[in-house]
Amino acid sequence: MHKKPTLHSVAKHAGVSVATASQALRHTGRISEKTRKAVLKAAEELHYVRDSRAASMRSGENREIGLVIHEVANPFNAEVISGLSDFLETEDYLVSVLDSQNDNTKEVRNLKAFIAGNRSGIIWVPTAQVLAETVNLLRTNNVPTITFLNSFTDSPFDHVGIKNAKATFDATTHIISLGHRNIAYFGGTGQTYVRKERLRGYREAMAEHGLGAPLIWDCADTKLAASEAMQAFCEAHPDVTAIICNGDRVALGACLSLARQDKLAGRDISVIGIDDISDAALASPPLSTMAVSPTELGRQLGRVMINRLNHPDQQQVYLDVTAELVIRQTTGTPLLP
Amino acid sequence: MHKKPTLHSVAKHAGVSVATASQALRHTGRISEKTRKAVLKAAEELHYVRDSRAASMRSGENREIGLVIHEVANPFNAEVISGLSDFLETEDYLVSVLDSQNDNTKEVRNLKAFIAGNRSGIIWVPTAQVLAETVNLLRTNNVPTITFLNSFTDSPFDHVGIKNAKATFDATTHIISLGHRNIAYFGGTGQTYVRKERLRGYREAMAEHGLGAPLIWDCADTKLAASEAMQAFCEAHPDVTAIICNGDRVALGACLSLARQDKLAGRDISVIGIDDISDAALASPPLSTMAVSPTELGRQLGRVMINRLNHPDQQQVYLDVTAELVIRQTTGTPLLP
DNA sequence: TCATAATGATATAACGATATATCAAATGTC
DNA sequence: GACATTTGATATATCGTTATATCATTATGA
Repeated sequence: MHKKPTLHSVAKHAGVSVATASQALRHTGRISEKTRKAVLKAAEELHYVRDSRAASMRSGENREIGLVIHEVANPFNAEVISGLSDFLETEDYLVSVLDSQNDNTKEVRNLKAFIAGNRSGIIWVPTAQVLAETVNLLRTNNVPTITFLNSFTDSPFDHVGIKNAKATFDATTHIISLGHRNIAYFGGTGQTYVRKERLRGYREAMAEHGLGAPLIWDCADTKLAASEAMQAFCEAHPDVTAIICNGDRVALGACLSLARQDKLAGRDISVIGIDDISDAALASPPLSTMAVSPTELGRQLGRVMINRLNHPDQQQVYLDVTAELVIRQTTGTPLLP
Repeated sequence: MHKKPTLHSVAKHAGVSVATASQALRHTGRISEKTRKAVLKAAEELHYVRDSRAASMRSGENREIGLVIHEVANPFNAEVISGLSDFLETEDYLVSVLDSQNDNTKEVRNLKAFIAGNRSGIIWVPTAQVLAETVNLLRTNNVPTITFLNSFTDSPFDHVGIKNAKATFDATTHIISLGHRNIAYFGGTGQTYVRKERLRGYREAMAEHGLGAPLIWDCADTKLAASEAMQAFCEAHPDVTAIICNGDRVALGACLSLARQDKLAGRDISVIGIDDISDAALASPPLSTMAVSPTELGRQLGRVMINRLNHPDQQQVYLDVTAELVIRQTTGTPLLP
């Protein structure tokens, strides 16, 4: 097995110098059509692929964006990735993804890997606790960074996310307008930036209508965990007639549990999610939710990144997308007692 | 804004030479504990992160594995990624993912990007048509490559996948043993390696029991597409009492459509999938399927890769994992006419 | 005591590309 | 025809590391 072709081998094969080969392959500089063709042919014949490490080291450009995400398995995230890479492809950037699997150690490791690989920019979904250390790491290494979904206090980075407080505020207001009074917030754990905001929106809507004593029930953000938690929740709070969920997966899990208890979401208990993942519309009954287009979100993310790369000194960007109320069949008027 | 720290700046800050700094950071060579500490401290203070491009170029090692996948949004794939990166992390390798989104052009572009970045190895889920050109590209560039799930005739690469023919054979046999005679294959399009194998298993089981004229109904491998196609299918073939599905997503989509027609999967029509994605057990009714643990599959993938990296000259590995029959509630005896 | 070995730090040459300067040959101008 | 300019190709330095050779020291042994 022989060695992988380099610019040197291509140049030799084409009978020109390395410098000429380099220029010919990049369609730049003053190379005659004849030798350019010869070099291209040689490169093709040898199956030459430019070593991007060497190229980017010398030129300082590498057109690669790194995405550090907490969970690729989340279908919403997966769709964001699609939108993002689609958009950035049109700008001739490549998106590579590292999955932190909700692990803080891996998260930092992944950020470091992208810094080490000298990505043009990093998109980062920070998990709960962000250390000042990590922020310094990114800043001193001078990588344009955008936080996505989550953020943290005094973040110096650009941000793209969802208007979380508004989403739950609108969701809660909708539920209240249907006549519900006993409304709980269901799902999520801990005090992440996103969840804090969502809880705030829920609380504010409740307060605005004089509905005190907000009720918050924790559970992990998966369908399975939610379906189990919902069982316990129903036993503990039989008087609650509607739940605002921390996301669609949780909402769908809750609906599942309701079905098992021979209750119908939308009649016995109203359920509303956030995200509008593709399963939301397909569920039975179809889930009411606060819709955000993940593909569109991905595109926005790309747009903000390109903008930052082209204008490094531009002031901090903070872009939050509005979630739209989508009424399907899991929200309805409360049953009379 | 100042420039990113390099080994040079670290060395200067610690008052040693670049060579010393390099050795100190790698805990190699003969460096006194005193200067080593000094270098480490300097590196920490400057938030130095080693440039992996330069390091890997010089040393020839980079401990990064690239995964080219057709669709990260597929939950099964997402779980495989988890298993894979978990395993490879223990071996101190990093897994970066590029999503081809079922697009052949992107697929080749992604492979090239990994070759360009000089990954230690590439794991590749080939889509339908694999060009000889692409194979040559990988071979001449000398990258250890493993195909995953899909493969192609005369592939020179290691492979990890599922015993597809056996899976559908077993599924079909199970359905037949329940008393079904009129059994269709539902879902998928085109002649990918995987689908061909699955169809083969189905056909063989049918033939073995003298049940001729196999019926195959195409549809895209998504829940939505399957639910729509199932509607049409039921109208066209009211006599079919069971379907072998091309995957769980298709199966769940089909069940959805049945529910809408007020039919019950497992009673009116039996449905069986392949994969056992996490939604399969949670669906109502819970889906019978041929289970493969995606996490375990990811681990196997990692194991084969490590093996190949450690033994470059070892002969080709071909590892197919067996899918296990999981009987839930969507398979049952056929209704008597 | 002097040669020999071990220790710790450094100088230097790569890795594979690109940017820049340079140079020879061909072309143009008066 | 002499000189300036354009054109096309090349030589060289460089990006940030690491591998290897080298070179001072200090320690060891007969």
